[in-house]
Amino acid sequence: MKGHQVTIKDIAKELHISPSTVSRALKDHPDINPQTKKNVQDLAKKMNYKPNKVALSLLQQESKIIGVIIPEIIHHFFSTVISGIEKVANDAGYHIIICQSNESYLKEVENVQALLSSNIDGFIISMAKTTTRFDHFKDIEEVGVPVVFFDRPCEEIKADRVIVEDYIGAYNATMHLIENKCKNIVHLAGPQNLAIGIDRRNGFINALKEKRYPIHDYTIQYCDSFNHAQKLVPELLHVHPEIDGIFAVNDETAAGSMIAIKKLNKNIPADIAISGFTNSFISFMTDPELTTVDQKGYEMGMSAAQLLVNRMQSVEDFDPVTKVLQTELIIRKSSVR
Amino acid sequence: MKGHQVTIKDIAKELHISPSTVSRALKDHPDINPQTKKNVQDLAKKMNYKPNKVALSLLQQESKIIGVIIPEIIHHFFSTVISGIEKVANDAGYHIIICQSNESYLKEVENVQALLSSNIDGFIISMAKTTTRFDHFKDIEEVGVPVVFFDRPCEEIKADRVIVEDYIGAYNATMHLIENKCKNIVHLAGPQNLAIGIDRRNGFINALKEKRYPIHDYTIQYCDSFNHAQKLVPELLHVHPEIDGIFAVNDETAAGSMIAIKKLNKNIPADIAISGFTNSFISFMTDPELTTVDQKGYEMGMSAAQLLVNRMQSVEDFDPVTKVLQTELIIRKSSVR
DNA sequence: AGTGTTGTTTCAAACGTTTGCAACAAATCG
DNA sequence: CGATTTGTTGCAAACGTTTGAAACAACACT
Repeated sequence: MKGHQVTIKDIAKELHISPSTVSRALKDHPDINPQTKKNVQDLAKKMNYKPNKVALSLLQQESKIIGVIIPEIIHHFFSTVISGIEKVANDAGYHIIICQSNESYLKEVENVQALLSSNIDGFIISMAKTTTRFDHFKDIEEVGVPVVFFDRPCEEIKADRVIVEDYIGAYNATMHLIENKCKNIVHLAGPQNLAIGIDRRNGFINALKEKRYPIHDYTIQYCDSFNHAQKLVPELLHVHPEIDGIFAVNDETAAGSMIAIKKLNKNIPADIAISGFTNSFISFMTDPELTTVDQKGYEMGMSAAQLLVNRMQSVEDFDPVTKVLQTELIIRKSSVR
Repeated sequence: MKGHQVTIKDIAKELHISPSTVSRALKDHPDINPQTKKNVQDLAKKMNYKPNKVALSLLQQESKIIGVIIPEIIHHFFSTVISGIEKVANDAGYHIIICQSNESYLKEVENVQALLSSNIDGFIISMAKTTTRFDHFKDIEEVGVPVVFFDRPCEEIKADRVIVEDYIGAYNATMHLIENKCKNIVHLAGPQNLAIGIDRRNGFINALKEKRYPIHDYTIQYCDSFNHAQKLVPELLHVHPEIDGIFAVNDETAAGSMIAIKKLNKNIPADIAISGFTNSFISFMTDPELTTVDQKGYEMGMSAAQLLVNRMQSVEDFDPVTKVLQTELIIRKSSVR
């Protein structure tokens, strides 16, 4: 079925010279007779020769490929990050190979192993929600392939990372809701084994504490998806109609809440003010448009790739770097009253 | 910087046996002494040995990798397709490597070349909007690597493809608008060098013709992005306030239109009814929720991967297959009055 | 003793490429 | 004329793995 890629050997045979001469001729090596060079180069073009990257990778122990492992590509945030990674990686002569963990620990391990045995030059990783053991990352460390974590770093591994000011972002969003006269705000929080979950929750809580707002047993709800929010929010509002503000851990959850709230014929922002987190595409599709915290996906991708490129191209072993990006509160109509 | 992956040679040296014995021992070959086998397997586990896929790929001329080239990963439709591809590909023992063309012909060519020289076992491709020359696809054909096109096939290449009933989908959506008493519908159309652009446009036009609706010079507008729609729709409505229906080539464009229309204080669907195409995530984020044509992204990905796997695993050369998926009109509030 | 069988291991080639070194011819020098 | 230099090419090893064939020892059978 599969045909035959033209190789250096084919060219050599055709011209009755050795493969080494062909190789050198193609690289314009000064040792080669100009006429031979021309013959080789012409024939190579004519036969549509393409150097075999696999052979090169085996020989030179580098593949010019970066492995990217993310939870789910369908989330706009992650695809934005990938665009940022690709920009910087391509400019530096690298290609990327993207794997999804689908938020599954097992799939994440499998991906790491597969990439490790493919001579990948470096990793860019954002951990799955369900990952609580880290042997697979230790394996990477052991082999000595550089890793950069973004957004959801693994705390147990000494590696470069790019994160955003989650705490401050959450704090600012909460303060903004308070300034807009919310008296009873709940937080739809992310998983607490991830730093982003913890930090956003803490930013929220500390803003409330600073303003001496009471924290009830229902103030924190663990809910971080569109569907879950659609289900949970009506139940919550039924029991606690006094709620007048929601800070959601991400935009999907905020959007799910908005739809549920509008179905209850409550007005946003008049009855309930809402803020999300991420500033993804959907934050200006909703009606009213969603106040949110810009998570700088594209910059994050670029920074991660830049850190990795630096790491891959440097000889000595320098200490891990953590790059913290500033968030930005994007105020739209869902919270202003 | 980069350390050393454990190889078969390392194990061989350690146990004072030859690499071939190690190789066979690891594969449980019957020729090998059980004791030797155990020694090898134990040591391999202890040393955390992982077979080098690059060496295997070079030797066996197959990589178990599928190259996927899509226009833009940030579009929900494409990430949905990728999820479908990954599901089927992984189940069949393949990994995927994803490249974006960013709708650029040059980047598409570059991606094809890069993947071709990486011993990719097969391609899954959706063409860039700007691609009008097809030599790079011819190159793939020449080498004999199987290709499956999806959504935006290349008409010049004999290859498997998965598409949806674009014509019928567009026809049905238009009929639906007509049934909902639209008298003057415009179509925000996609590029006419892609079949999807042509087919959706034709489905729209033929529905109008069938109902003897007049087709004005402004009835077809070439506009297929969120931003462009936000800019174009107000201008259009200013000149032609009689417009009372919009059929957009995709959901992003429909969403952009909706936002623009609401800014003009017109009501959707009462003043203007709207249908999109794709049934992406955003179609139920908008307010009112968006009527659309389900483009079956996940199924499309699964079908494409399945066709490719069949092609890769079959020995003989059978004729290209075109799989046509049925669309489904999803009626939501943006069009019902 | 010679032949055959069985069990176990190693050798060598192959995949496509690069590269230090050796090889050889021709030209130049003293 | 012999020695050295210069220009050009080829050899062989290397990257990590697999695999047909060869090698070898131990043993059984005639």
